[in-house]
Amino acid sequence: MKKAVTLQDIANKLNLSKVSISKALRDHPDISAVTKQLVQNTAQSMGYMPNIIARNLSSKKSDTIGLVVPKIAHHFFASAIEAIYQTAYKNNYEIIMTVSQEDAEHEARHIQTLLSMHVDGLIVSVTEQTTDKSVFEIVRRRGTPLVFFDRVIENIGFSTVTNDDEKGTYQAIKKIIDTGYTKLAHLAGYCHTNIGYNRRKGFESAVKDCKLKVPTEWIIEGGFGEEDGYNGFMNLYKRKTLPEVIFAVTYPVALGIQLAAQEVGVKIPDQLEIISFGGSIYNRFSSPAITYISQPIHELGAKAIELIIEEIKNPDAAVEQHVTLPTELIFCETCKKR
Amino acid sequence: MKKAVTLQDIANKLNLSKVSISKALRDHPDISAVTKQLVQNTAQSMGYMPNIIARNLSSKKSDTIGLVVPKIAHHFFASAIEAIYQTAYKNNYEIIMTVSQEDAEHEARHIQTLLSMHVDGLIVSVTEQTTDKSVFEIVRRRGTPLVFFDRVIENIGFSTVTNDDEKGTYQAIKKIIDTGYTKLAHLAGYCHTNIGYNRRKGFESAVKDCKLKVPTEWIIEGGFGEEDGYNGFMNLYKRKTLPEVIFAVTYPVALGIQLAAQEVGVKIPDQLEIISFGGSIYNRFSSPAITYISQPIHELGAKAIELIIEEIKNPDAAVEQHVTLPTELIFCETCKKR
DNA sequence: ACCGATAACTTTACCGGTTAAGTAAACAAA
DNA sequence: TTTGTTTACTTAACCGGTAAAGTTATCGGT
Repeated sequence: MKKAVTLQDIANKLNLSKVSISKALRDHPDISAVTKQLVQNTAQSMGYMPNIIARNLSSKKSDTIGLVVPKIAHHFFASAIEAIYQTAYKNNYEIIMTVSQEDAEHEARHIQTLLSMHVDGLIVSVTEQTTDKSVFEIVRRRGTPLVFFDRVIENIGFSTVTNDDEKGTYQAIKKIIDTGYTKLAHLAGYCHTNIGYNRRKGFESAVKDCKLKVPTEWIIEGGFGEEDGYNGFMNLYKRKTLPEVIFAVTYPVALGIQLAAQEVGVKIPDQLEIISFGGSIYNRFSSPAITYISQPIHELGAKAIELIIEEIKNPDAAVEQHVTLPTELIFCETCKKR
Repeated sequence: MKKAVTLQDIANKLNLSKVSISKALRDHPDISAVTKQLVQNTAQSMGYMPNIIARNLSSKKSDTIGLVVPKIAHHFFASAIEAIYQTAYKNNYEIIMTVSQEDAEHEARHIQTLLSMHVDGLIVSVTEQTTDKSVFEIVRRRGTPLVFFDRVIENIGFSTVTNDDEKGTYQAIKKIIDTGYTKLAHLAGYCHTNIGYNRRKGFESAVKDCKLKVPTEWIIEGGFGEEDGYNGFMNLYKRKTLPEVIFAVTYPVALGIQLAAQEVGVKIPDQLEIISFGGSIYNRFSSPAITYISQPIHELGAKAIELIIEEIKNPDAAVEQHVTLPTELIFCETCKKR
């Protein structure tokens, strides 16, 4: 690693003080137009690049936002992350992303690292097993703004950006029931998480408001992944009577159901219908394409960044905000009664 | 942002110098066991967190690797990024990822920013339009190690990690021809990029070695996305005679073909077969599932990190390395003659 | 002709660490 | 008893910037 050109190097060359160089480059009014021009030219020609590390240290801000997500290689997160990066870029913020891999300890460690790196703010989507809130206490004491996004922890005083999971589910399920289905099941993910809890709640209220009954063994908890969908279906299948429709808490869960159904020879959508919360760009190539509740992923990501920037710029005035974005039911090849 | 606990704070409390604190926390032999214990305990209880920014500035290393990718929300990159993060985490490196969005100017800017942040090394997968090599010259002068990954620039003295695009394609196409197909076309992406060039080359040599002829208008350049597949197919379609098989340079291109074919009523796999370089986790849900050349995505990512770490730790001894990883042909529902 | 303001710099101090170069006391060897 | 080593710290210097507080020379006003 060769030594880089510093302010001092430029100063020496021009017989100025390094502070003048610094000011000239930042277009500070103290410096005359001629000098500014001179400095900027020589800086350019000497290949000067500011040392951001040093700048951050002395200015006590980093123009950097820490991002913590549970995983990347899934449509929802990949898209959300992309939106976050795009919006951050537009606002001249750098993102330092870390991946917790659904491991609460990793998550805690990552958050501490990001604090140590003095990020200006944090955006976090928690793991499916996060229960210990102490890291967030540290964040609070530090005074670093934090916004939860999609997977949130409620009631600990941080802003949140989520889908309107409950209402979105409620309306979708209601519509499904209105088209004539009466026997519904739900693979519900983990209900100790906000997304699991709220989607289930929406499902249950819709069912109840439509005067239907869902046997308790038709609401199955589990995870949010494909294997959980697979296991969940098998669990239902061995009970002999199948529901008409299964509502999957996530798209991967829906795929797992599809896989399992195929394996045991249950025809979708003829013998069983699926509806899922969340889709995928590949869904239209899937056979059958699954009817799903579409999430405003891009807006979720963008909103999270906007909120955090707001809180960074206005650290005191900032009040806890809870943004929920509306979802939309997209009819595809499943739920063909429509 | 409250002021954080610093070494000096601990020093004051214990009537020691801040250097002693620093040493104690780093387990430096200068400090007695008793003092170390004392310091570590008080640091803990005061909630001390090292200021990584300050540490990086003085120690002139950051344990951080800069990553530049063209996009995230695509199966290949999402998976590769995940692998990179995992491997980095295992090796105690932090990743700062930036997304160029297939824009060469963004890419250049990102690389400069990362240099300014004094990352210890860079991993880059270039955009499909990168032609200006001057940023990489800057990287070179800076002496920062860099490894290209998947999308590379050859012959400018940096290490690369890629699929064995040419050989992988060659072998796959040969196998396809051996099963009895004779009329092949190729949607080739951009051949000024290494992946486009090498895949096309593999395709052409296989065809030639099998004594087949491919009309020049059946090798179509374009991009690597779904819309390019769509357009490419339409281009072929309007010529009246269709090939038996189209080899798509990427999976999204294959999907685009599928979409277009569906639109004009060409049945896949009955009237037309598709084979693609690269697949997707969703492929098996697709109908038909596309026969594809599977890439060792995880290994690619992991290898890139390993290489860069090697070069970081051994800045002088480091020789340019070119790692290519083998691919594998996976037969699915297309290419049913098999 | 004198005073205060302004323009254009410079000097000093600081951010929070690390590294290198002291220093005093204790202990061992000659 | 003197000298040489260790042990366990401390002081000084530095990393490359930024912010605050000087310092001159010039200029307009009275």
